[in-house]
Amino acid sequence: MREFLKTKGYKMTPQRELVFRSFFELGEHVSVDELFDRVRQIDKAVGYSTVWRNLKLICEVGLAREVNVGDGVTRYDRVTRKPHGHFYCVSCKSLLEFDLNEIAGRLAKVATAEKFETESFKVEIEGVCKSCRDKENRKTKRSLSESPGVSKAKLSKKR
Amino acid sequence: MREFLKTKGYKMTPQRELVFRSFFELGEHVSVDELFDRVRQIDKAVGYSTVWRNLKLICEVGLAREVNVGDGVTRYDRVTRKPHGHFYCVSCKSLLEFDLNEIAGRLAKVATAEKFETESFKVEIEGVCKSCRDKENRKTKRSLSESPGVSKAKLSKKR
DNA sequence: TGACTAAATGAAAATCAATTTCAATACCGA
DNA sequence: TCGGTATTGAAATTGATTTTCATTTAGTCA
Ligand SMILES: [Mn+2]
Ligand SMILES: [Mn+2]
Ligand SMILES: [Zn+2]
Ligand SMILES: [Zn+2]
Repeated sequence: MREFLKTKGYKMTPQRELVFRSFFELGEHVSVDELFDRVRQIDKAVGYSTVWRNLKLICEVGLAREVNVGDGVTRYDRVTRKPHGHFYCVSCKSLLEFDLNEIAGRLAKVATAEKFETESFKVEIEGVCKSCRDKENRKTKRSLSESPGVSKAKLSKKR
Repeated sequence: MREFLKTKGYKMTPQRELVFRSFFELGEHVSVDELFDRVRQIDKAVGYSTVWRNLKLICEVGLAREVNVGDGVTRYDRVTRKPHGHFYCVSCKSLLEFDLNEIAGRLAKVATAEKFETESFKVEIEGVCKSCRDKENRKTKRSLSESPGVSKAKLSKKR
């Protein structure tokens, strides 16, 4: 790792090493805050900006990519895995991956047709995961006699 | 429109009408600021929050959807059109649409396979549009004698 | 036609993630 | 070891978004 970074013109530091290691330990879909927490468990002295900057660096050198599901928090995904899309459960906010091989092919075709030079795809399916749906069903069944109407949902809640 | 909103329990106001009308006039991929500017051209007294809230309302009642390409600005897209994906040019930040019919079918299949209840798809191709690529080529050709190396890119720039 | 009440408005403030600033510190090549 | 550059950490800033709150208004009903 040290060597890899050196070739790209970056120095190695204890903080950097810790951030990199923690990121790869955490695995999929890591947010800055999650990574920060993890790093802090090991070294209380590391600053938030250091974690942030090094996470950016991990992207910069091509080891991770940003994942933005539109819930206000950017997550970071290792690029080791082959191209994949994400199920995003709007209920529990979990991300589940699915393979993108055939679909990626079609998308590439669409892109060339439009003379668009593709850098990356982003495919997302928004909805409700099985576990959340089951939970919801059970709740509904339990309370079928109560509260007849649900009032207008308050506008937004994000972030 | 007035009637449509009434059935959903909302009142009509001059501001609301103006915001709605302006939104549909502007068409595709409208940001709050763009809409705000447009509205202000007609009525200087309308507040930003009013525009924002009504844009949210347009989504709430199902007439628009948020589009988040991860550049920090949320855009809003009418739902009149059939499902489509977006080319996002990272250079000029323009959005170009492409049809999603076949791909949507495949995605739906993937979703059912995973017992995931789909609410919507989000398909994006990031890259460089033809016009930007041409521009870039011309520039490169012109300056082939200059600056031999490009230094490390500054980390991030978004928003 | 009023009068009432919940909804809507506008200005300002609050949020909140993301990013930058800057002075102090630490790498690492010579 | 030394010196110049990169990195760090705390704090401040940014910029979009969202909320608050006092005031106004739309729509309802007598
Ligand atoms: Mn992933
Ligand atoms: Mn669109
Ligand atoms: Zn879920
Ligand atoms: Zn372009």
